[in-house]
Amino acid sequence: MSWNLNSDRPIFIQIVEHLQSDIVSGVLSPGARLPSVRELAAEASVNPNTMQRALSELERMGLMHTERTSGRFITQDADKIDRLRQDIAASRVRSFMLSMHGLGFTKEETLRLLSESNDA
Amino acid sequence: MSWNLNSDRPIFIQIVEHLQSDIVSGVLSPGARLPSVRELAAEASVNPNTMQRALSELERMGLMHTERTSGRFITQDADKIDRLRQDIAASRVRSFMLSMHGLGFTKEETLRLLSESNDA
DNA sequence: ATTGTTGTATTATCTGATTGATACAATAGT
DNA sequence: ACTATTGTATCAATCAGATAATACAACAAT
Repeated sequence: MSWNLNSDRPIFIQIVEHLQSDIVSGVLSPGARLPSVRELAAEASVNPNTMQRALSELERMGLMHTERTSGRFITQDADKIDRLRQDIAASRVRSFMLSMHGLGFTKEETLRLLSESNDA
Repeated sequence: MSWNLNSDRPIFIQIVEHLQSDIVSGVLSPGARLPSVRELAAEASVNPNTMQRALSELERMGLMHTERTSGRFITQDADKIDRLRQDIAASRVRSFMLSMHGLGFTKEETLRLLSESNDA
């Protein structure tokens, strides 16, 4: 994984988003075991406390759970994961549209810009 | 103006973006005089220092300039404004596409989601 | 010349995020 | 039983952003 964290926004939030993406996009499979807090922290070059905070947040959302000393595991609830995927997407689409509207672009203009854009 | 600032990201950055939007979308016309730092700060419910910082940033970008004691004025350089509008749009489109790609949405799927979305 | 409004600068303080260091608790594996 | 690895908790220190309270400088308007 490349974590690509910057200082624009709280690190732990960026980590939450990053892991959310990996989960809903299938990079992290349902039921998969995560590396330990310490490993993840080292990998992302952040303090273990920061990683822990992000993981707790994801756990609070029901996206993963802890098996006391065996480690952390992604939820197996595929529905929940897909619901989250749709929710995040919808929210990003909405905020993107609002933001473009704020720049004075109509929906049609925005669509055109997007269809002309290079593939990611 | 409704400023709609949240604590997710540094306030002064949100103010910069907000004013950028108002400039490129024409809410603030080229050559227009801005309210004073103090007024703007009161309007946005932030500390004058915070507003000042945002304004300095916009000035550094050449989007506005100071007339010592008469106030601040939006640039009259329409080309510069339009270039900025295109740049911001392109950058938002790109980061939106990347973000959707990260969720596992293809360009086509993203376009469909977008065309189905409610108008802003 | 005086006054009021403008932008600007300074200093201290507060808060939240992050780091760093460390300790403890639980249990799988041996 | 012992050991290593897991998650978790705690405390202090640091840093950036924001607030607060002033003070100063420049000049237009009167």
